[in-house]
Amino acid sequence: MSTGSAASDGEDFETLDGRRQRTGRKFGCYDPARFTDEELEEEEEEEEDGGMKQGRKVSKPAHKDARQSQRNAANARERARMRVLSKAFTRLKTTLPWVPADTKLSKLDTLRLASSYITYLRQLLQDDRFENSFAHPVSLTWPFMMTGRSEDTQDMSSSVRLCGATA
DNA sequence: TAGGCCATCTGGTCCT
DNA sequence: AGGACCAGATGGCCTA
Repeated sequence: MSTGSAASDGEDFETLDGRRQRTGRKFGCYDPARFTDEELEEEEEEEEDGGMKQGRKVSKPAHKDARQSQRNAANARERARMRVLSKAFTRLKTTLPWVPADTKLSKLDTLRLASSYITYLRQLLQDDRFENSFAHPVSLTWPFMMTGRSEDTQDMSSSVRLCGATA
């Protein structure tokens, strides 16, 4: 079993709180740090072939392969999706003032801080409105459109689509 | 060592 | 049909 043994050759990446986390370890069935989908399928075939002795012809159901590769693809998409989510949390964390870059912050803490920061900003805007008669330069509309770095727009493309659909 | 946090897998549901 | 999203389960890493 590969679980827990792929520390050196795994795909390491930084988590929200700065820890190093390895990818792939669940259920001892799939370790993306070690296997591509093709390699996984090869290994599965070897396992199955091992159980079929003396040239006995056993027709492996083709739909099982298709099903498995679909599952692998879905897993990869899910990993990518969660990675985008983690990136967004990281960006949100760096946006927060009074939070040093090397601060360990859980996702929940990040959300809470962001929420309270928004409350603080809203308060600031309200106070500002009373003190100045002119309109505040910041105007927000819904859905929010992401502009700026290409990486951001790439990550947020689906969200923007979703916002457009729901709004 | 227990508890918190996280990434990943998985199956279900919804949407395009 | 296929992809996105979601929630539950699971196990690894880290810290008090």
